[in-house]
Amino acid sequence: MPGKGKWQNRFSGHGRRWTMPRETILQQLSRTKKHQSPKEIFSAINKFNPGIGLTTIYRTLELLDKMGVIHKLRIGDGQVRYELQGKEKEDHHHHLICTSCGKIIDYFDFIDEEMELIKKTEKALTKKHNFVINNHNIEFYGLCEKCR
Amino acid sequence: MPGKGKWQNRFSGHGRRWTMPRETILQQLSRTKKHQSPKEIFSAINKFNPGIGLTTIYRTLELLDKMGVIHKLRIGDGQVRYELQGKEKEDHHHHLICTSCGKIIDYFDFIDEEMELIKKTEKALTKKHNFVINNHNIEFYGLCEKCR
DNA sequence: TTGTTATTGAAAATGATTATCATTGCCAAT
DNA sequence: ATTGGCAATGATAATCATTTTCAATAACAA
Repeated sequence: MPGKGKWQNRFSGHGRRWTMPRETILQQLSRTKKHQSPKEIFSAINKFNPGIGLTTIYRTLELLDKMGVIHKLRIGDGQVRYELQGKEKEDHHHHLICTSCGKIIDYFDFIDEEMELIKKTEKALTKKHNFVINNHNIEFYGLCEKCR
Repeated sequence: MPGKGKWQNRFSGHGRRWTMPRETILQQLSRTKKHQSPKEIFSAINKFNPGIGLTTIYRTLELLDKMGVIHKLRIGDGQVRYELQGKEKEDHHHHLICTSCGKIIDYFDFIDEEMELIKKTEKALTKKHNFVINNHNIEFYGLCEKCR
């Protein structure tokens, strides 16, 4: 059964609760592939559900990030942004960011080769520095067509 | 002649001026390999040179970043941080960040292999999306020994 | 030496994120 | 089905990094 229950089970049995605001926020995150900021998510939700506060958005996003459901992006435009963390290998991607206008492009190229390098690096770093590595992030910065 | 004139020439002839605050800020950046925030730089300088304002620190760091002299880091601890941009290949590194305590480890491993992948990716992205790529960034997130 | 104008610093403004706290409502145990 | 404990919520205020403003200063070319 897809749809409603898709996320619900990840909230049960850990002292966490499945609530309407959380469902609404996850719905909004699913609605687009764009990288949404807390304020943007708030505005979108607020139009049809004015009961949900900005504070809750912040808290929920932080929680979802910790749970690994979403991914936090710090692109440096003054706001944190989030995107759903895909489960499939095909969802794995990184970002190409225009330092002038802030435009973000998701790219999916070279993921296989990347994974190889990443795995090797992770392994070495884990051993060398006694870290548990949970995530990685690759970004390219430059100027887009328009800002060139 | 190394030392004082090391940076000065990068400021002449572009409508830019070589000033005491700028020299002092560059000295402070050179003093350590750590990733310093504007406030930290301000505090350090303020002890022996109380004349330089925090605003100037911000402005100068932004300028130096644009000039490519320093590199801006957004590790997500609430402050932007900067490190000197090394010229040598041996200076090229990335970061391993503890999501709990904010500790940052510079790592220099697998740079050759990384460069190969990066170059290939850059080339493809440049062509595909019509970008001019100036920089890239790789980060690993995890938990350090103490925060595990 | 001087005029132009980039740079500076103090203070105020901005804007994102976080803390507080009284209230609400989820849900496991009954 | 009810209920008690406590996670979650939302409004507000507080915090804190960064930016803007603007008058004063100083670098540097002529």
